[in-house]
Amino acid sequence: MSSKKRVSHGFSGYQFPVIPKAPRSVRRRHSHKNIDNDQICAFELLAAVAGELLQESESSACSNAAVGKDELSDCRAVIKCEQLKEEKAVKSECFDQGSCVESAYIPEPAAREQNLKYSLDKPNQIENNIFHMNTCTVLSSDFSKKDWSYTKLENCKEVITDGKFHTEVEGGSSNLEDACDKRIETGTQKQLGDDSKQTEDLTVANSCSVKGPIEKHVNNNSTVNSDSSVQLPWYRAVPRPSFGKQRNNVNLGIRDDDENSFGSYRHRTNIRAFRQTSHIGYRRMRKMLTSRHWKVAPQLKDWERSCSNYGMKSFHRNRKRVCALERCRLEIPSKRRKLCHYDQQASSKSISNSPEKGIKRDIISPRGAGASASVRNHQKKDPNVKFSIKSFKVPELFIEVPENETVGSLKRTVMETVKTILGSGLRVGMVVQGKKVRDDNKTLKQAGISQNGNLDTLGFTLEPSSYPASPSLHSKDLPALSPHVADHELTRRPPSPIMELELPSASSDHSKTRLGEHDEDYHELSPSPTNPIDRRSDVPIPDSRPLVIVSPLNAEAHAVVPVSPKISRSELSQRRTRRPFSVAEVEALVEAVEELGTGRWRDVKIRAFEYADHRTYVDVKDKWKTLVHTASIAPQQRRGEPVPQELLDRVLIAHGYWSKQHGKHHAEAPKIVEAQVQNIGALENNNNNNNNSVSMPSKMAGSAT
DNA sequence: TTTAGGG
DNA sequence: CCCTAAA
Repeated sequence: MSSKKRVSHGFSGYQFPVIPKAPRSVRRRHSHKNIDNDQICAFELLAAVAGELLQESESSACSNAAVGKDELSDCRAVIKCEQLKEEKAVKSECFDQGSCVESAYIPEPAAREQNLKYSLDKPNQIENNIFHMNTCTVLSSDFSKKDWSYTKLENCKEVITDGKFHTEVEGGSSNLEDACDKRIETGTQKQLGDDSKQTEDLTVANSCSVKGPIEKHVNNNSTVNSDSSVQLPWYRAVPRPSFGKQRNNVNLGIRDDDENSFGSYRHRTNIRAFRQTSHIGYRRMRKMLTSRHWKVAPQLKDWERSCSNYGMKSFHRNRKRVCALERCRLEIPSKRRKLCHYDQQASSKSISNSPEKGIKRDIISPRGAGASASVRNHQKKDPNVKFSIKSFKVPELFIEVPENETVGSLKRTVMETVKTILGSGLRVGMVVQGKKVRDDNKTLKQAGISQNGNLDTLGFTLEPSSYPASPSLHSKDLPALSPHVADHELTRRPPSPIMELELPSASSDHSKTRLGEHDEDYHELSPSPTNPIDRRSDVPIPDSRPLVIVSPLNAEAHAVVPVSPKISRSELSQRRTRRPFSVAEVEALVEAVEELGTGRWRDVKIRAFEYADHRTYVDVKDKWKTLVHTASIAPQQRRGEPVPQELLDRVLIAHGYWSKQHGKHHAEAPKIVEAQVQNIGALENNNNNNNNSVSMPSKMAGSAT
């Protein structure tokens, strides 16, 4: 432990701290904790999104069954209100292709309400949504926006729900076809009607939902139950809208097998699975990802990383937010905002309370979430605009699975897809009075957002992040409370800021194609992906740093959907996407190695790339290996992004030092260091060299690179 | 799981 | 980057 204390990120002189290796067990702790938590975040996020999707679909569908009753009640209220309000302003606007879905086919408010109630009473209905998935099992990736949007909802639900489920239950083995059949029998058939032929295509799903969402649901209610008796219990198990309770309750009813759960799982899954199993599930998922079961794995990783940016601290925050999400729409009640520590109770309460407007006036301090204080002040003099975001539209999902795939695999696929999208990066879109606000540099006022202004017409959307961004710089929280860019946010970077902006160049184009114009907006915002640092300032960063995950997304994330495990297996052998280390990363690496030595790659990784989950210690080690090599060859022979000679020099020095000394003795270290440093002294650190070389600790502190 | 190296 | 033997 003590060894860990050594702190100092840059130092001009070369100093070798003497760092006894801490027992592995000890060392380990520090890294994983954060990750786990973060992971949880991610999961929660997913859950949240799932919830949201659910809601969306429900609302859109007009009635679908409730998710969990609890959830529903909360969510519904919110949605209801939201829709009413938003419908006007934003509705026709269609935030983005995927996002607008809701408004597109949302029945009129009144009807909706009715439906909601109805659905609440009859949880069974849920089946429908699920069903679609089943029937439509197959993929769709290229519909018109419109179509897609419909489908999307369906997919999302499925994904989330089942995906979660998958996490917990693992391995459904029933065949999709079977499942589909079941559903059909149950009553979905109707909906399918003429379209049923198309079963293979997602489009079908679309048509179904579009044509008769309401009808469908209504009809199915009674029928649905038949196929899984299990479902009911489950719902009942979840009596009250408090999250805490839910959790417990949820556990009760979850014994179904995949087949049965298909429909009902949704709720359960989304409420419970994520939450409860998040830790466990996370690992599992991660593993899966790692093993490249999914094409999207890389993205996911990004996501993970982004999530972990702020470590524990943020975790709580995120978690709370997640709760909100889970409730369906990312709704962030004012109360929650005010409190840095939202507790579950609080969140649930607030949620249920805050359904009035799509956007409720709330607190938004320039600095975002953290500002309980500012909130208060605001009322007096601060020209802050307060509002809460009640919900977000979620980006669409593309699912592609072979017909013969098992239900379980489909579920997994969906899950992965959701995760991918979430993880790949979501960004916040903002709409004011039906117009997208693209200029992040505008003041709220300029954008027409003021306390007295159009808060009611202010909408936020979660959109796939198609442009590369530096995860480490972004807040991991989801919804951005504050629309404008907060440069302040930039200040809080993880300890070892290493930005990875890697993003397949093709991706941007790709995404553009896929996402359509909607991307344009953001291109404006994001300058050149080339320079991480510059970008930093350009990326819209939510002040509140709520749940937004803006991470490098390979457009592929959307386009590329997790394929069935089988397929992925074949791809298993596929290489990970190449992610050249940026200079910044190299620098971080060098720095870390200087301090930690070359025998502790795990620690080095953590130190230099803690938030870059796509960098493994093996990667780091390999990179060092190549760096050493690179440094030892003639500049002309070097390839790839040129690494500053200065860094290479440091590499050699550090390498030499650690390979000889092994970090055993302080005394020796100085010597070597000194000598070596002198060689490169010209580069920059001459002044410090002599002093530094000898005493590690003191130097470390003072040095700055 | 990490480390250490070869491929 | 991947793959693995060792630890």
